[in-house]
Amino acid sequence: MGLTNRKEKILQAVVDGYIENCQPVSSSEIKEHHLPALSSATIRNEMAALEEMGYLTQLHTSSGRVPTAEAYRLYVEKLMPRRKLTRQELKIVKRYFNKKVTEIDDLLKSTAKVISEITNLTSVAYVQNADDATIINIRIVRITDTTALIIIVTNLGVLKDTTVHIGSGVTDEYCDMASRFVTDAFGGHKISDINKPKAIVKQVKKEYERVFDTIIRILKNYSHEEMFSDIVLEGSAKILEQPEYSNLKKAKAMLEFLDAKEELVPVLQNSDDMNISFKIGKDNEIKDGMPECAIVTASYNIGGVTVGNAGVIGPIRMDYSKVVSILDYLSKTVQMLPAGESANSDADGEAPDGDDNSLNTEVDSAE
Amino acid sequence: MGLTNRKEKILQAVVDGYIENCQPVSSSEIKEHHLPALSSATIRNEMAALEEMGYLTQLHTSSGRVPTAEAYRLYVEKLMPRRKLTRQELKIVKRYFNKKVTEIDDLLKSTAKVISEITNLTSVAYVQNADDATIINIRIVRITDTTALIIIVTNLGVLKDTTVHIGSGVTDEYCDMASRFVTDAFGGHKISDINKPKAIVKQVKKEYERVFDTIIRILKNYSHEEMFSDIVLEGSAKILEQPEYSNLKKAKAMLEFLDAKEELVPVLQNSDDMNISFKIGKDNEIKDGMPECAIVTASYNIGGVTVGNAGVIGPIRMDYSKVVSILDYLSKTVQMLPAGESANSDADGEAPDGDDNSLNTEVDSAE
DNA sequence: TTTAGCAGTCTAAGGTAGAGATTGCTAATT
DNA sequence: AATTAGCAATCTCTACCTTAGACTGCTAAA
Repeated sequence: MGLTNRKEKILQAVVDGYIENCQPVSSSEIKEHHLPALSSATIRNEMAALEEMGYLTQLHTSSGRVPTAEAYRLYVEKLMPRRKLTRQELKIVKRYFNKKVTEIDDLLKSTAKVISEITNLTSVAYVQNADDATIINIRIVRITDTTALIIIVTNLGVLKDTTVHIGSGVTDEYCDMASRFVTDAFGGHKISDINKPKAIVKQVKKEYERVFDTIIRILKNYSHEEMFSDIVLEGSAKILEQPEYSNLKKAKAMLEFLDAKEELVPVLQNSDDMNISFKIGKDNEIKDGMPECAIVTASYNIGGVTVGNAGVIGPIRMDYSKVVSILDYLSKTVQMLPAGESANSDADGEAPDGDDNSLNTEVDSAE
Repeated sequence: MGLTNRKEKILQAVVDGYIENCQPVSSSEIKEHHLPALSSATIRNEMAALEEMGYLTQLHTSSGRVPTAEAYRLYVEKLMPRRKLTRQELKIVKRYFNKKVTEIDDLLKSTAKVISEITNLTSVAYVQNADDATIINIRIVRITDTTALIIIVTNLGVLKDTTVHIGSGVTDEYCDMASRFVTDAFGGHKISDINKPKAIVKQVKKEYERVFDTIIRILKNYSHEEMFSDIVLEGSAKILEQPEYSNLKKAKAMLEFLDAKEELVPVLQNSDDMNISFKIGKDNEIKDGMPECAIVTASYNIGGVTVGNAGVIGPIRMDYSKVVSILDYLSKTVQMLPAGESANSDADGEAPDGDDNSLNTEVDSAE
């Protein structure tokens, strides 16, 4: 039993109205603001039917109607008006992105900030775990008498490096040779391959056994832990602006949920290949006791590779239209940023003289 | 005009009582719980005098008394009971610190977590800026055809490394030579020396000019920006547990203040060489519109060098005694951690087999 | 100097009444 | 058959009032 066109219109009116005011929507309100051609009584009848169908509820017998989570799902899928960014919103985006942002971390941080500022919601961004990165190069660099740095270069950039203790007998030459050996062994493999036994089988020369084991351990760390590390939250205080969290208890539950950043990962993951994913209400009941909310995320690609996700967390009643427009726009903006190389860090994000960090002008000065 | 002993006792009783219940303290309460030898009328008279002196106030004529910020200042300085950690608290500390934490960042993160968990307050930790670090070694490592990593080793550890674009003509050998050259030029200097012109004057061979400039620029970045980057907040939701922020408006103001992490830096800085610093109420009105609160911080040293600060942010009415005891204890705990080397990162924080990342057992296996 | 006793002041909680909003139903209308 | 007007019923929200309870400050006695 499908929705008639008129029911859809009324449903959309209720959702729009509720999103705007966070007040139960009455039949007369709809008549005045959306459908003046109908009488309030007709609208009332239709609303009763929509309630029957599970799209609306009332808080008490003499209150207006409120959309259910089901209604929102239908709304984002079919009913929601598509809008473009306003000039002001574009201005905000520009303000954040005309600085050079070349490190993925910074990029996602900026993205989160923009999203939060424009939507007035709490935003969240996270860097995809490195599992899918392909190892290009591994370098072992002697640092002090007893320590060395392990640098792992992947197609997505340089991983956060790791200091290891080494015995005092190790020379620079040994490090160089070992570097070549492990690059040879691991190069071309994905980090996740580490967990597939025998994906990487090469003869390990005895003298490099320890290096080999060390690298394995480090890579395992990346594929396990690293995924939890880089979550950026922006504007968590904004959750309090939403009337649904004006109740202190609910506000606290929500903030605690946000505090435990690690637990956010599963809900942020974009299940499908969809560009934008909606998780509304019970869609994301990963943790029980998790406060009721909606999460809208987009995945971000650079040079064809997904580098991370970003989106918003807020009450089920949120301005989905606005959220989608900004997420969409940013996703495209990010995609157009210089690809590949930009995954590497370039701390000179705000070089006062506008020059790039260059050891040699041959390539860069042309820019 | 000094405080009589009896006045001090009464003041302490008021502060203790108020810290415990966040309720105005009445004369009869003090009589019952603290000073049964006196009559409530006497206590009333003394309290009136303490109010006259600026240590107490009442919310309305028929309420009990509440301590002023001045009273808290006196309290932490003179009146506060010193206590030790309970067995349970020690257990919590142990739980966080028996994992190996060797990177400064992780160390402060753990510290913040412990503090927040034990005090039930929002805690904050930040890594001292690297200005005072002395450069030991600089390494330039070619990574891809056009990028290199600059690794700067200081006595406090390896700085977050920086990727730079290089021209394609640069060889590994050139990098090695350049590394040696810049290490020679900058080694032994503090990072802050960069800003003192001519502190570092060596003949710069023409072929290394660009490298030299690049390093300078990177170091300048560290001394400017880095200080803002590493602020860790833990348990910001806990602020809502405090009755003084049960008012939504106040809660929001506080959370917004915490959200803008950068602005926290000035209030966190430990002005004196005091181990523990108290900023109570107006002591820390750096930003106007900043919500009323108290900040207690301790500075943490490793091997004689201050690596960062950590402490709590909460209502003026907080359990200073508990806070001080935990900050004090942690400060000592941290100090006893393996010095110097421990500043370096060792990602293997949870190695299941308990083994260390080692390239060579000569040194480490003895541990 | 301390204390008992008491009037005065203020808050917090509970209860009531009335205004206002919105619905569902019924009967009339298109 | 679908729509609409009209109206009683339901429920919330606010304002107001009252009362109980908690302290204090003051006065006069110990």
